[in-house]
Amino acid sequence: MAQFNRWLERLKTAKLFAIDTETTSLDTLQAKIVGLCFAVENPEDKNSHLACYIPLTHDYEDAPKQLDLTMVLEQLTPILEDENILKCGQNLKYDWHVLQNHGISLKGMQFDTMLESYTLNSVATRHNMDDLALKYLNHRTTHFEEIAGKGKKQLTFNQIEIKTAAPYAAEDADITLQLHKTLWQQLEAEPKLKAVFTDIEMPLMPVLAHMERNGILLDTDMLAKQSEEITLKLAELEQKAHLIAGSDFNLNSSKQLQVVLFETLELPILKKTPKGQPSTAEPVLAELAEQGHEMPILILEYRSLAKLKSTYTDALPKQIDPQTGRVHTSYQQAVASTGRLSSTDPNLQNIPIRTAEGRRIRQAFIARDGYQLVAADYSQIELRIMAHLSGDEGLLNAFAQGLDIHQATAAEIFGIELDQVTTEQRRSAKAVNFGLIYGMSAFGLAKQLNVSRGTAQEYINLYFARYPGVLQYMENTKEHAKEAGYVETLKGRRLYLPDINARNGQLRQYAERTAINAPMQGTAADIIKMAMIQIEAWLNCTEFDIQMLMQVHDELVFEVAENQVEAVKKEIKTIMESALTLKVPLIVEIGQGKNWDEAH
DNA sequence: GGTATCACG
DNA sequence: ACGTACGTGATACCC
Repeated sequence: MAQFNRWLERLKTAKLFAIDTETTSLDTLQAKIVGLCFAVENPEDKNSHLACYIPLTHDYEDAPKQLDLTMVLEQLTPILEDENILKCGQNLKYDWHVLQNHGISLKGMQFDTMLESYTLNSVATRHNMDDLALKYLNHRTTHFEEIAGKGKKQLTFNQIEIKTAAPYAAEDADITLQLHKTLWQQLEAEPKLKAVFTDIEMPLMPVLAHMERNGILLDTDMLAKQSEEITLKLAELEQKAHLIAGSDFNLNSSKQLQVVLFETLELPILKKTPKGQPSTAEPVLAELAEQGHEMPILILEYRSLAKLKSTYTDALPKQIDPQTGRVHTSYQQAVASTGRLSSTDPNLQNIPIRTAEGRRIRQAFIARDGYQLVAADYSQIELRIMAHLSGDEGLLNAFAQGLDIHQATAAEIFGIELDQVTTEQRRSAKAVNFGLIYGMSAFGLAKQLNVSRGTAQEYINLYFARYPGVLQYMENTKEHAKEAGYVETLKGRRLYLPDINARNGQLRQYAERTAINAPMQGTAADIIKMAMIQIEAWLNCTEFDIQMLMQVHDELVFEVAENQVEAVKKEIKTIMESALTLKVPLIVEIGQGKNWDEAH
């Protein structure tokens, strides 16, 4: 107790302290505190740290009596909720959730070592503490598995003896503080990266935490019905396929399918997988189907239905939190090299939309009673960014006039008037526009459009002749990448390209395409992240009954009280469109409905 | 645990 | 001559 009081004083007066929560589980909404650890700079020696572990709810047999959790949290709450007492941590979003589970709103989250590492080098694959300690401090930490075991027999933290847990936990807090010092020094040497960290990544973290906690409601009856229907259709398709093959086989196994297609039925092998196996991927089966073979048609339909069932209609209901009745995704903020977010458990960023069957799954994402879903998405954001970054006059004009950009591109490429553009020409122009964003090759465009490579090259040449600024920009970007070894977004987010000068042509070309794509994809990520931060600030001071639920790269989804939808839409649109001022207008399309499909 | 496939922007 | 459009995550096999 005396020690705890001493630490209370230390934390109250510290300029900055590291915090780490030890918990019963890793589930953000269920995890409860087992112990708390803190680290501060040693006031008597700036080069060393003081770290402590406060065991609270270890409950193995013969565990010693520990300080009372409620009392400890009560004493700590004013410190944890004081935004002027700064905290650092490793993946603070997790600690925020854990404390939230105990009714505490952690504030003053100033530095997250995971995000510091990600901002410094987004290409590095892992930003977990053990790897960071090794990389930046040349220190090998004790891994959780070493004290808890692994696999089925792994202990949860409450089952670990305090004498083992304490040094492990204290090390974590100490290392976090050390890491922060090192990483922050590196960020301070790079003002633009420091701004990305301070102005975007750190303020975004609590926004994501709130969205995760909000979750979204699913219509489980609807999904169950869809599953049943799909099951029936799958059985029919399977029966037909077995009949044609003359034997029973597993339609889910690409290996067994290879045998049936290319040995039993002797269909031509059109493509091989990287491992040299005959490919049965979608484009191959589509081509075989076009040649008039029946089996590939069956397989394609079977696969698309099996995907919907296993990944969505069956899997999503299992992810519903029993306490809240909603699904709570986890947003990964330090994964995608371009600066985008990713979503896991479940991934809510790849819910079907492109087919009618798939859209039925979106219809099961619903608003609760008395509320509507509002979906707001940026229109053509990456092409607008390309117009801005390249400064190409033609492209800037097209956006300034509010033209349908694919139609305008078609008119330019084919040298005709806007109203003369056919559906087919617009489709080709759209593919060219997408290709530009991806660092297109004539081969890739040809494949996409199903035209000859020569024709594809012709489109590309025509495009660059009409939009010379874009060609210039692409050349400049590659040039810059080769000299600097990285490219950056409009906000200065950096993406390193170690292979940009590689002797291996394949690696180099891959890096060149990334050099083209990353500034556009990454700037779009910057923009929506800034919009999210501003929307959150507005939400925190508005009386409107609204929650932000999801982010899907260029789209935000909200749940809004029915009678406030119109007012709220106007505000969201304004904030999103003015998140960043470009040389072209940013346009947000916004809709509402009882479900996510309707809201589009 | 790697490979193939397919869902999204 | 070669391999070829950017970024993700989940699921099913199969070793």
